[in-house]
Amino acid sequence: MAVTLADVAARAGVSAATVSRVLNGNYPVAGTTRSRVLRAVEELEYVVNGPASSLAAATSDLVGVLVNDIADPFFGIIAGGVQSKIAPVDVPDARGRKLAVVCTTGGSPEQELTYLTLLQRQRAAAVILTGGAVEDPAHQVALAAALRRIERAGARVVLCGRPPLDPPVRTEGADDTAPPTAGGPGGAEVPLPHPAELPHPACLAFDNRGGARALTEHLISLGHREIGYLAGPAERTTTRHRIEGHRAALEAAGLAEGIGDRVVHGRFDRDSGYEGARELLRRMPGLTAVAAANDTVALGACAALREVGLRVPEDVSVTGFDDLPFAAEAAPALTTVRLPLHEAGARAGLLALGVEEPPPGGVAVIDAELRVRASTAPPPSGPRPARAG
Amino acid sequence: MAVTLADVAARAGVSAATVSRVLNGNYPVAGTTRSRVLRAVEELEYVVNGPASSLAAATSDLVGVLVNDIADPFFGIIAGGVQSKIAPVDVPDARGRKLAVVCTTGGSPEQELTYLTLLQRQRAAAVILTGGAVEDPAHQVALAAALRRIERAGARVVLCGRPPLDPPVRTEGADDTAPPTAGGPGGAEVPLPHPAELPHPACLAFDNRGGARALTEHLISLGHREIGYLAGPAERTTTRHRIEGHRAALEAAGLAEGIGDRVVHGRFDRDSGYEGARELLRRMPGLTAVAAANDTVALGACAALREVGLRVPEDVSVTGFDDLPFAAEAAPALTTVRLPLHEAGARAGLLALGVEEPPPGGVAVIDAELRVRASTAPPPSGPRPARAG
DNA sequence: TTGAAAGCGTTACCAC
DNA sequence: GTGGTAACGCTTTCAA
Repeated sequence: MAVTLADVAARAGVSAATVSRVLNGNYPVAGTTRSRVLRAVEELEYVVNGPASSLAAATSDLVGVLVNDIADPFFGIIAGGVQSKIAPVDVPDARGRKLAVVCTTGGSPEQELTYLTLLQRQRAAAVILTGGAVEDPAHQVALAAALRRIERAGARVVLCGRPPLDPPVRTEGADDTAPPTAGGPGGAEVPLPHPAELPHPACLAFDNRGGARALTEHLISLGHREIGYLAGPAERTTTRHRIEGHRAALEAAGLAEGIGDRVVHGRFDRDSGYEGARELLRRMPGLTAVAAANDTVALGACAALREVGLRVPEDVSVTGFDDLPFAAEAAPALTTVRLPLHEAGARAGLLALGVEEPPPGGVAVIDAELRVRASTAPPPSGPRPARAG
Repeated sequence: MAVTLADVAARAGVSAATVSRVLNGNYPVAGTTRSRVLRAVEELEYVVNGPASSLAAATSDLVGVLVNDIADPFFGIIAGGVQSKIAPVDVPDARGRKLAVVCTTGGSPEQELTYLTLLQRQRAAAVILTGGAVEDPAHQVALAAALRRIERAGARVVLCGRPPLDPPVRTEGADDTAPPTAGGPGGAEVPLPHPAELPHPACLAFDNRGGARALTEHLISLGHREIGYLAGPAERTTTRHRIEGHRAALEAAGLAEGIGDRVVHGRFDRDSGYEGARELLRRMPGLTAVAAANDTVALGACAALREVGLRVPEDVSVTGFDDLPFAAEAAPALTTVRLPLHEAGARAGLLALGVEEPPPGGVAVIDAELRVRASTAPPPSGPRPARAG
């Protein structure tokens, strides 16, 4: 079998308790004893049994990171930011380093809940939930419950790039004192927790509304009037908030009429951008600008535009969200809202460690910064030039 | 305290052993007992204590995945492939699902070793090492030792997108029977393990040589003669193998003379590509094509070329490695070698689970498939057009 | 098919 | 400062 604490203790001529103290550095130990123990550790190539210490100490070195898709740089960058804090490279040995358990949910509520249970089972020290949330009320209730359980189990919970937990929705006419309920799909009634029962995870939210508004205002300020919007999946907060910002900009400019026809829903990927742009071209003969739900979608849109012989941004201006490092190359003229993904992840890591205090009120809104990558052109005068395709 | 097995057992009116058997499904349990236990689990919201079961069972549900940088889609895609197999979404409950511990080493040998120790400490069920290896002999020895330890501790080891462990280097004139040694930096002698002592991890290697060769042959077949190469960091296997393939193609065409001046080393990132391309432009007045160590580097090169007024691929053809989804948008004419990153990751996941048998001989070479994204142009006749910059 | 009980390797409390 | 020793919660033999 593997070398144990007792083996090390025997070799060093001390008790197991002493070895534990040396290794954890929590208690004072005499210098000479200490070095004797460390030598024994070296000689025996002793490696602590993590599960055993987690069992005894009732906590682990694991931090769960829930992401939609780890292959998407949006989440990869956040995960990298988290790791930079929970496992800093400059610490001498492995002491105090936490490990990141990355969980790909694919945006599925069920997977999200499953992973939360698995992380609770591991007695994870913290759980970080990233990216937009699904807006299904039943799931929000289930999620709140799961987070409450995992918090009670001693884990810190951090939301990163994700809005705060919704306050419970009250059904109209509900008794003020009874726990409110929400109509689930098919009319099933779902009990909602009282606000006081909601967990209060630290939350780092992105300013999706403000960013989307800035993006569209920028297009309007250039003179664009026929602006299409490529939105994400309908049931996600990220999607809704970005659309709201987009609409607010249009409304302020008196351009919101008929906006429904100029918004196309899809997924957060390139293919969606491609298909969506083709759909917009079909619907909008006068299209001069496209705002996309994120950079990846914007890239797909660029491809569709190029394919029919339109140029970006001379014929159609394209804007995106996220500021992924690749988007800059893909469309040099892309106007982008920059989300500080790495820094948000890093801060989430500090919150997960308990090193940084939660923001006042529990929620910090992280500004989305408008970055104009290159000159974006004003709309061409007259109707869109007829091209091949 | 939290709910324990004993609580569930009490509630269900059975023994702890029975509850354990129901939960693990390893032993036959009477149907009625079984449902009684499951009901108790539900009612008490019981969640298994992972560390406790890991301690008792001497294994955990953790799979370590070592990557250079999780923010790089190259590694993100591989990690996604791993997860698709170790935590398939279609299993009913959480049974048998493993968690991926993603460790960002930043390419540092020390970090690599540190993480291996941390994963051994967690009693990880498996460890997957991804991406090119550092070629420092001392580190190879240390790595081999660490892998041997972790294998002895019961973990499976899988190399993914990474060459097999080097056989020990023999110093010239070394005694045939004594353990060979290698001269470390500064002349320090590092003991090398005998071949028999080397661990034999399952290995999924990429055909970096073949891919790079195909890439350069493609450029040559188009008529290019002045081909620059943007290489990765000097001390990595990936870099060396890709350069070897590049050189082989040049030699076969009689173009290898003076190749040293046409290879620029850098990192595997965009900035390196940008700087490297500028350096190539300086050194090679007749440059008509650039082969890059990977897609990200190629993107940087495109930016540098555009900046001085050159067009891709009309003035300079650019090729890349990896086939990242973004590269297609960034340089529509980029010629790329496709590495099946997701599939390699998935297969690594199966090997990590022990579900799939290691390839015969331990090593499977995964073909790098040349994919020409769009027509790449032949070299312009005459010297490079003089442009701004 | 089920139960009792002996570990698994640490931690942390209590003495000394 | 150090040692002894109960937990910690589960798995797994061994009996029944």
